[in-house]
Amino acid sequence: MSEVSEIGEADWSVWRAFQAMRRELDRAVEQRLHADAGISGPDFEILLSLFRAADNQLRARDLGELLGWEKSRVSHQVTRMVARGLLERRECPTDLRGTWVVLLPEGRRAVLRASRGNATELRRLFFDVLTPAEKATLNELSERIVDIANPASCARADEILNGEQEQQTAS
Amino acid sequence: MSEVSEIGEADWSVWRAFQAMRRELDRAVEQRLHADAGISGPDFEILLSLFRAADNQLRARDLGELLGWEKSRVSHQVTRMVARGLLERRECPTDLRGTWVVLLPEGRRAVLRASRGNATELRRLFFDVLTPAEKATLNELSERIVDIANPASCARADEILNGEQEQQTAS
DNA sequence: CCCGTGAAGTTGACATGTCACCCACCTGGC
DNA sequence: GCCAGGTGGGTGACATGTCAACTTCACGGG
Repeated sequence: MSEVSEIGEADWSVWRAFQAMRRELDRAVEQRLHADAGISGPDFEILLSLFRAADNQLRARDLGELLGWEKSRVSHQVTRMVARGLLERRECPTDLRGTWVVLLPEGRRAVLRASRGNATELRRLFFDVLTPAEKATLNELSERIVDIANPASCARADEILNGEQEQQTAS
Repeated sequence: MSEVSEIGEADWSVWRAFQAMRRELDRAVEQRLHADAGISGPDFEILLSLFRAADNQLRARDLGELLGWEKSRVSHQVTRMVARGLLERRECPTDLRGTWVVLLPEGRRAVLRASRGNATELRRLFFDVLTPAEKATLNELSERIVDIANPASCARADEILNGEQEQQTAS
């Protein structure tokens, strides 16, 4: 056996199982989204973020931070979705550099069509399959890894979802 | 709170943490691979599979099954890597439809340059961060999910890695 | 007021991944 | 032998993601 590193076979086995799980999970979820609503995983992430946001709209910057995406990815994805009539771009009056991304009725219908099947699939493959203890373990372990990999990414999501629409709705 | 489904907030929180973990983990590992050896994650997966295979070569079909990739993805990726001098395609004498994918010296150097940093990064972000109990939990849970998502994908990897080179090395 | 720095977004080029389709070849039944 | 259906693999069009510029604007210090 040609050894490449000092990582044991048992550890590699865990890693391979983890990778396979991610792959199959994504595949199944994406297929379901496409079958139910004709949208992709990234489409759904954007739509759901906007659906849950105050006034169904978010600054592009906040969308990116919420999803952990780079700004150019957000821009490309939004452009494609605007072309399909799911979203709309709107100028930001308080910061002329900014852009609001707004959910359109067509986009709202797509989220609603996709959500039930998506939830079903997630329950079938994830939530119903894990014990509460396993979920707790996974949650804790995930947060630990994120802290190490990217110490800067913590604790911004809440304020984005709750506090920032005052920039335009507060008179 | 506009509820989209019957999945509880605690469960969603686990899901988000899990997603963020995957994202940051991939980002860190890919950056390291690129810095150390100028290759991408998919590049490394191919190279490592070949490096560990008998005679440093695999049938395209087996490569795909080993990695869980579609055949066209394998073909595109191999084409790009052949163009960079990392791999070579060779005809299969026993099945004229088949193709062997062979690791070239340049590819071997790339794996070796990438492996140490990759292992370091995986240990820093994964193996050293998880307790043995957590690894066991993650392993078991992953296998369970894979079984549900794709019941057909089990128990082929071993024979690919160990048994199939007789097609050409056995006289 | 004006300048330098940095933030917000967009764009184009390019790498990656998927899908539908194609072709060559193998294999089993007749 | 021959044909039907399946397998192995490649290709081109397109969707997705990343990187490096570039533009516009905000903001703080002289």
